[in-house]
Amino acid sequence: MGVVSIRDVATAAGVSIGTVSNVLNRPEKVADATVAKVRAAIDELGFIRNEAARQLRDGRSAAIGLVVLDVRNPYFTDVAHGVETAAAAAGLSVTLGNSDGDPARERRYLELFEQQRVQGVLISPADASLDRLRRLDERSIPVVLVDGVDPTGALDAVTVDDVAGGRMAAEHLLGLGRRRLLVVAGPATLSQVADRLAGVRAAIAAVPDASIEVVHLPQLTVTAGRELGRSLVARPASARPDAVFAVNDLLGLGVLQALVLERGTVRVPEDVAVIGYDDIEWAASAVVPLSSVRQPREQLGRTAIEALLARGAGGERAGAVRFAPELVARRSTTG
Amino acid sequence: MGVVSIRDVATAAGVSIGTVSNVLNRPEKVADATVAKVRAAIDELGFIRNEAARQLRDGRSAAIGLVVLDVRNPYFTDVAHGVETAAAAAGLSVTLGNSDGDPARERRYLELFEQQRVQGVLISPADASLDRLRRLDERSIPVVLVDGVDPTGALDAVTVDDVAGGRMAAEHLLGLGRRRLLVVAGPATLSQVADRLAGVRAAIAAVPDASIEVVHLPQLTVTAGRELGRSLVARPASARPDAVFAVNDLLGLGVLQALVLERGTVRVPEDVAVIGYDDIEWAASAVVPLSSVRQPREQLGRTAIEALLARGAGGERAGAVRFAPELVARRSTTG
DNA sequence: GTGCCGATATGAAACGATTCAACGATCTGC
DNA sequence: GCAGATCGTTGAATCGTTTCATATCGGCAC
Repeated sequence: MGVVSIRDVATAAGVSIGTVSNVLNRPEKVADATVAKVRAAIDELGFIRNEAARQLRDGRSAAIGLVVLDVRNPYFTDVAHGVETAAAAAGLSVTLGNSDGDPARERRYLELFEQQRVQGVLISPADASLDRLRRLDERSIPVVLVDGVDPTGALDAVTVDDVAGGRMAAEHLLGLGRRRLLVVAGPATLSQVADRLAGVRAAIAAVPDASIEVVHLPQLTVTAGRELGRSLVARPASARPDAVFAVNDLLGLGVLQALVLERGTVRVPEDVAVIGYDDIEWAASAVVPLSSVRQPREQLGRTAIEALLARGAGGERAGAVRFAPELVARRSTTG
Repeated sequence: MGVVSIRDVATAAGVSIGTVSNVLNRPEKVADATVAKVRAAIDELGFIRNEAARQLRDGRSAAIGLVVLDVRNPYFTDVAHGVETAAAAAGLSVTLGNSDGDPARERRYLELFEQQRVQGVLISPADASLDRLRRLDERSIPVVLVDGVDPTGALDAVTVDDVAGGRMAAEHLLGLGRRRLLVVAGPATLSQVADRLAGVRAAIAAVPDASIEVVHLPQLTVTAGRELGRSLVARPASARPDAVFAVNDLLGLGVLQALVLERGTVRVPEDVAVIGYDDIEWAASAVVPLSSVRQPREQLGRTAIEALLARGAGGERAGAVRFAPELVARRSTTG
């Protein structure tokens, strides 16, 4: 007993293949008795539609692709959750790809999705060059950037204002009297990183005696943050910043952890204030609750799907939708 | 310019369809000059293989399905990471489904995967009845349970010894002199929950004056744990347990957070010791570092894929592979 | 009895790739 | 100059579904 096809069902029910297909897709066009016969045959044989054949026929799949920078970052799983929920409501399934920030992996997923003829791609780009994405979009696979903008405006984008977010974080620190800022950043090629940094610089520029130091880490992870934190502890006190802005919470929590673990050496926030970005669930429950800049994550995912569907349905281009971030002050800065 | 097919490439390159296919799949069988011509045509036209057609032809896709109980739980993203890495090495892609512990959602994913003719399914079952999975397995879609066992032995399973893990956690608490244990559990239908609980009961039974209270929460999340923690704080001190075992770290961290936030009322671990399960990355960096029972997550994922591939390749059934958990003691129990 | 209608059911074409038997061209050795 | 081997290419069949033009049938009006 190999795999059961629609043909086997037709034979068993004593009808034609076309009728079985009608029962599957337009049962109202088929006589009740026939529907019943066919349904019985389907159950008995355990027939399961072959999705590949169906796709081949109508040219595209019922799925959309989502490529995130890091599945282990709660920020992205929250966005993914929003995406999945909205997609399911539209009868679409979501294939999740994890680029780990690697343009090569990103490219593999894009190829895979294109081969699968997905109905659209949602992506937080790891590759600063958006050429490949623009080409995909032109080849009639709508692309929506999630948390990232296309300077040329060719691609739809759903973002949170990262420049404003960076500025808010910096102004918060400066407002608390901090003057020697350290920005713990990720790869400069990520637009989020570049924008948040630009926001910080703008805020700093407005305060004459404020200074800034920037470190670019290759990875936006807790481990990377912890290592950097350790190096801060190792510095003589006079060479330490009095405030740290981490471009995401993973880094921020890592830094925090390292600072606090060396008990007594560095106090948070007395000696060094720390603020992160994203306001993931863990920020609130850290050793010292971490201040952060909150993004409307699930909404981002939902809106991205809406933009995609709008494109598919007829072309209205959403353009660049931008949400506002929100500062959440906690003990790691306010004490 | 609609979508480019292999036929267009053949025409453009002045060869037959079969030859283009050969260039794609067995270039060594084709004359160098022809390969070059075809490749040029492919690039020029921007041809992308239609995966649906390929699949239809050879009967199955190059993907495997993975259904987890909760994508937002770092435990599962770590397992998923292991799975994805191992699958990629075998040239397979992974479609990730999130059941959120809901049997209905689980069922939808299984149907989807079956329609897609995946090469196999890896699953942490939400539905205690494994019938559907056994049927799937019989219909020649190999199923491997990840962190769950099939009592009938019909399904392959890769697990960590949950009974032993539960016992380790309880013995650790008892060894520290605690006697009134509260077990914060999840749905009793989850085998992991049931097994860990069984381990606890076994340990308790060996200590005459030890008592145990069990609470089953509907969700294994931080939020659920926090709520329960709050209710503990509200109890009169005499009615509080002196130790809490949470069946996963999400719950444990939630409980911890609630206890610690009400400063002064309940001290951890002096008044109440807390231990979790899984040893996710966040356990170590909690307000009070959380003791936990560690599972080899990535290895679990890798081993599951190996079992799947072995089945696919020829039938050697892996049976039930079982790893040993490991106790990680931190301040939340040892002070 | 003829013609027509609506309601159902049918059968063939199409989707795009893969595979394999068969074919033609070129070469080898005698 | 020919049998036989080698190499590269071709064309047709095939996978399972959907769709649509066409066929069938019973009933109804005249």
